[in-house]
This record gives sequence, structure tokens and C-alpha cells, in this order.
Amino acid sequence: MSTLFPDPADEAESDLLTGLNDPQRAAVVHAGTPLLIVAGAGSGKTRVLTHRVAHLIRARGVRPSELLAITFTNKAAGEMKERVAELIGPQAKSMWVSTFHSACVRILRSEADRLGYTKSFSIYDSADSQRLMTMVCRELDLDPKRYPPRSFSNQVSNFKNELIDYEAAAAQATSHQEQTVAQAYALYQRRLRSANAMDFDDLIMLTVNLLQAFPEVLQSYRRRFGHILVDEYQDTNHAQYVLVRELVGPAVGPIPQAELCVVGDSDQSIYAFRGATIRNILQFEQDYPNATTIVLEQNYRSTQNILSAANAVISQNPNRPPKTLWSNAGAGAQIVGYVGDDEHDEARFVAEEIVELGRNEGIRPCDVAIFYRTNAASRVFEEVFIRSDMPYRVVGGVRFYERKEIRDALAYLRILANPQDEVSLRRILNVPKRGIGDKAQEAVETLSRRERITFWEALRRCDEAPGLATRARTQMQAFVELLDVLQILVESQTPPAEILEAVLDQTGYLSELRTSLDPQDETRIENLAELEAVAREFEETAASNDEPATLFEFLERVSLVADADSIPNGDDGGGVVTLMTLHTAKGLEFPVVFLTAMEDGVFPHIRSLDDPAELQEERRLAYVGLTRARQRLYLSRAVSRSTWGAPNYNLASRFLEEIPTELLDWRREAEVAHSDRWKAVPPRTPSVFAPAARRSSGQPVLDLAPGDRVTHDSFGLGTVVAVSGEGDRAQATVDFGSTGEKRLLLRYAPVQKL
DNA sequence: GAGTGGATAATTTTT
DNA sequence: TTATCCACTC
Repeated sequence: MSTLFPDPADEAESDLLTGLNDPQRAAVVHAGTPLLIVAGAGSGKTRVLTHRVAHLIRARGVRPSELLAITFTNKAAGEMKERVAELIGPQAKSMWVSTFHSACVRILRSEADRLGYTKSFSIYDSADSQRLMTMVCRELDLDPKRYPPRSFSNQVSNFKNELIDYEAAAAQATSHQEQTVAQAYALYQRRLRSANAMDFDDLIMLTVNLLQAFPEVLQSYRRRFGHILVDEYQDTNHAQYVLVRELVGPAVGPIPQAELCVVGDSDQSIYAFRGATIRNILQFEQDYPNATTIVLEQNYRSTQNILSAANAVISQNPNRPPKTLWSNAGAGAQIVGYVGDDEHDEARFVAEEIVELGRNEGIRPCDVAIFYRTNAASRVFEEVFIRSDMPYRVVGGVRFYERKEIRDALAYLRILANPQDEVSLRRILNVPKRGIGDKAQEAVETLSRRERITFWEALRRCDEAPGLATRARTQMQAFVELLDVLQILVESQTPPAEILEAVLDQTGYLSELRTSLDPQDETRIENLAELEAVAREFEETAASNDEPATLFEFLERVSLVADADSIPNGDDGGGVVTLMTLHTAKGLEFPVVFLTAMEDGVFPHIRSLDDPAELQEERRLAYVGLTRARQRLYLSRAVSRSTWGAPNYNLASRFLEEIPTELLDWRREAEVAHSDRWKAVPPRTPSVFAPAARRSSGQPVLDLAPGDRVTHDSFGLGTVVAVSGEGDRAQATVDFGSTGEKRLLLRYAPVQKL
């Protein structure tokens, strides 16, 4: 193996390899044939990839522009670029490091016309595509009960991931249901085309189609990219696999096969639900017969106890290429277990433990992460953290870009960039209210169908629309005129933040929010301000990198960001505790990790219990979660957990039982099993954090006095102004600041004393 | 065409 | 428990 190593006299070279172990070095300097790096969690995958990129450029003389590195998130791409720049200097700027989707958008932008699109195409996320699918299903007169658009959307997405076009889908359909799906697929695709829009799956599929249909385009990319690197290869789907295969290609004339290097861990494949297939990594050696495989099993992240637990869990998965992680970081602390009475108790334990860790071991909030299976689980932690003044940040959940006002604002921007974008156009046609309701929209739609023109063109010619009320028509004309005026800003390359400002101002969107009485609208204004800040920041970063920052680029950026892209780095002061789902946690690491809600039915999720394949994916998810921890790992569950108001009693997660007992230190265990667990009653002694007295009579009513601080489930923080009445009729007048003063019946009001 | 209220459904996971 | 949809009224 030592022959793989470069001459130690080459100083630049040894510099690049500093700190790498033998297999890692081998992976970095390996030249020639396709290379598969099978790497366990925490084995320095990204580091190896980064060093390989630097090595290619500096030691092997590859020009940075000949490189295409594909990462899983934009954040990972940014970090790789940064680290490579540290190793080799500013020339790193000209290499292509991006996600699959960003790379495809870039290719599609420059070749869009070949596919019948214009460069300014819109990118539809899953919410947009579902909206469009709903429109399609309505057009096909499908009963939404029997044919839910959501399921159609998923099936179409699966087809695209498999590179099956609608004709092929129709050809292979046997049942009536399948034919209906194929029909919807065809219409959906037509509507996307006429809206000059692509959905997420199109980005990959159309790129593949493009490269396959136009050999000269493929050749130009193949000539350019002599090296292709793919991170997280286990999470690629079929379309992405084909894309890579096309770009690597066999040697053709003067163009050699590209040097391919992929990194992955089949144990960390957690995106099968979205089409990812482990096949790609398991069969790499068949796909590329001259491939070399290098296995990295040493883990540099976690203590041995944590790894042993992770190994024990993942080894329960059958048919897995055996791989055992090891560490020389020492055994480390035992894994701490905790069984809470309910989810509030569990969250309280987590919060208290974080405080303790800070006091005793100097752990800062930003060193701590809390993971859960579903986004909804973040709520109880937020409640407890707010009450105990613990700084935190939720990654994901109701995501920033999914908020109504943000989507509205972006819909306006998209319309300006691409007026054919029907989904966005219909979203904001009557927002803010312009008196253009369903009736009026129908009239325009009829016109558009009759004249075979797009919705936008029909809107322009709305005076021809049959049966359109005069008032609606005037409003529509005003709307078209407004967009025409705003369009001028786009044509003159006005920076996106300024366009956004003009949109919010001239459409009256902002003033409607300002005059609104709904307290939620205040937050909406703040969110829009935040969006403007995002736009400004985007302009600045682009300017410092000498990249264009027009509206198109901004929209593209906004469409393709992932949640993981916004995770704080935490170098500012103590930072904040990070809360996220297990999926979002992939690729990250934290000194302290809390894995919560370890209950059968929650994690593994109830919908995976009867399918062995899905259960295995849940187990890999557990493996991902466990291996995020560097030093300390906490596993917790709750005896009772309330979903939709009703308490559920869940058994311990099977994953907990797969961990050898000697690795675990149970701080608090479940009481001895009840003779009949289904009759188990909620804990008698409500913790301080349990909700205050509710409808159940006999419970003491909250004892409040003027001056007390309280929180209300919907009004937030408030101060008690006055109290009156006794027992069931006790009332309090509470000042909730901007929401105003409210009189509350304490027996029923969802308030807690602070 | 817009606002109200009651019934009803919903929670996997996301580039 | 909350969010969304639909029917009904103004």
C-alpha cells in the first residue's frame, strides 16, 4: 500500500496529507480508476474528500475548473469550498462544488432552450407541485377522496426518480388506477411546461434527458470535468446515479473516462422514502468493474461506549456488509438513560441536564443538540426552554420558507421573473384581497383554455373573458398594470432586495399587514423584513465572490436551500441549543446529544413497524442519531405521550433494548410494569411544568396575585393586573402587552404561572 | 366575494 | 390539539 504514497520529499504533498491515517491517505492519493470510499460514521469522510480535492489540484495539477464535487447540502458545499481554499488558496474559487440540484439548475439554465424552456424557469418545491397536481386532478374531474392529489404527486415523483416518463408510465399501467396516475402525470407535466416551471425531480430528470438527447452537450461537460466526486453516495436515487454515470462515461475518442470518487456509508442511508437506493453503493463495483474500494472504519468522533451502542443497534439489520467502527478515544462516559412520566417530564429533564452540564463541565448550549423523530416533537422542548430561559434554535419544523407571507412574497418575485408561472400567479392574484375571487378566476381559465393561451396571457386579455364582472375586470387590469410596472425593475437588473421592497409596498401587502388587528401579522412583518435581510446578504456575498446577484439567482438560491444550511456554527458566545429531526442531523456532530422519544410507535415510527424494509431504515436512522455524539449521549423516553390531546402509553423503543445494558446508566427507570398497562393512569403528581389545572374538577385552580407573570398558550407572556372570584369562578385580568388586556377564567384558560 | 363556524382530519422523514 | 375544508350567511 505504501507505493500509493507520494514521495515524502514532496513537501507540498506531505503538507496536504498531514493528520490523515493510512487508509485515508490512500483514498486521497489514489489515482486512475473509479474509487469507492466506504466510510463509517465519523471516519472523516468529508475531510478525506476535501483533502482529495486539494490533492488533485496541488499535487496532480488538475485545474480547479475540471472538478465537479457533489455534496448533500449547500452548507456542506460551502464548507468544502472554504476548507479547500484554506489548503490551496484562492484558486479554489473556480471549482464546482454544489448539490445535485444546484448543479443541474446550472446546466439547465445554460441549455434550457433545447428543452423548450426559457432561462427564467421557476423551480417548484413539493408544496408548489402539490398545488399544481391538485389543479390537474380537478381538471381531470377526479374525486379527491378516491384519488388524493398528494398520493398522485408522490407517485409521479417516484416515476421521475426512476426516469420513467409519462408515456412509459402509461404503457406499463395495468390497473385503472395506474392509468389514471399516468394520465395525471402527462397533464401535470404539460402544465409544468407551459408554466415554464420544473419541480425538484425534473431538475435531475430533465438534466439526464438533456445529456442523453444532445450528445454535443454531454461531450462538452465530459470534456470539462475530468474529476467527479460525490459525497453521501448512499442517498442518491436512480436518476442521480444515471446522471453521474453519464458524466463519467466510458472513454470516447479523445475524452477519457472521468475519474470518479464516491463516499458513502450504506448504514446511513435514510432517504429511501424519497427514492434513494442503497443499490447504488452496494453495486458500485459491478457498475464500475475497475473500481477500487477503500474502507474507513476508524472513528474520530465518538467515545467507544457511544460507538459500541451504535454498532449493537445497526448489527441487528440483516444483509448488511459487516463494518465495525472503532475508536481510540477511550471508553468515555456511560450513556445516560432517562424515563420520564410524560413528554413534559422528559423535556424538563433535558433542560435541567443541560444546565447541569454547563455548571459542572463547562458545556455551552451550542455544544448540545436534541434530536427527535418528527418535527411536531419540538414543541414541548420549546415550551420548557422558553420557561427556563434556555437559548435554543429549532432547525426545520415550520420552516422559514414555508410560512405564508414568505411564500406570498416569493410568489410575487417568481411572477416577475417568470410571468408564465401559473401556480405562483394564482397564489397571489387575490392577495392582498382585490376582489378577484373564484368566479373571476374561472372565467379567465375558460378563456385561457378556449384560446389555448397561458393563464397570464388570458389575464392580459381579460376583457375577452366570458361572464366576467366589470369590477373584477377593472381589478385584473390594474393588477396586470402593476406587474408591468414592477417588471421594469427586473429588466433594469435592480437588486432583489429592492424589488422585494417595491413589491411589498406597491401591492399593498405590507400596509394590509400593518393595519391588521391580528397579532400574528406583526410576526409576519418581521419575517418579511428577515427575507429582505436575506436578500441583501445574498447580494453582498455574491458581490464579494464576483458572482451575479439578479432576481433569478436569488430565487434559485431560495428554492434550493436546505434546512441544514441554516444551522448556526455556534462560535459566538455560548450559542444556542440546536433542536432538529434525526434526518436533519445527518452529517453533523455535537459534543452532547439527546436522543428523545425512544418509544416504539414514535421511533421506530408506527408506520414503519409492519414493513421490514422500513424498519431497517428506522434503525439506520437510529444509527445516524447515535453516532452524532462526540462525548455524551442521552437516550430518553416517556411513559405517556400526548398526541392530539389524548395520552398514549408507548413501550420502550426496540432500539433501546438492542443496546447492551452495561453501556447504559439509567438515571430514572420506568416503575415496575403495571399488571395491566392499558389501564395505567397519568402520573398523579404533575410536574411543575405540566399544564395548569384544566377542565377536570377537583383540581386546584391556579393561585394568582396582581403582579404575577404568566404565559398563555396563545397570547404569550403577560402580567396579572387584577384577580376576582373564587374556586371555579376565579378570574384574572392579564395584560399581554401588544395583544392587550384579557379577562381569563382560570379554570379553563390555558395559562401557567411563571 | 368574504367572513364565520362547525365538522373533520392529521404527524413521518426532505434535496 | 390544531389546521383545513366546506357550507352558509351577509
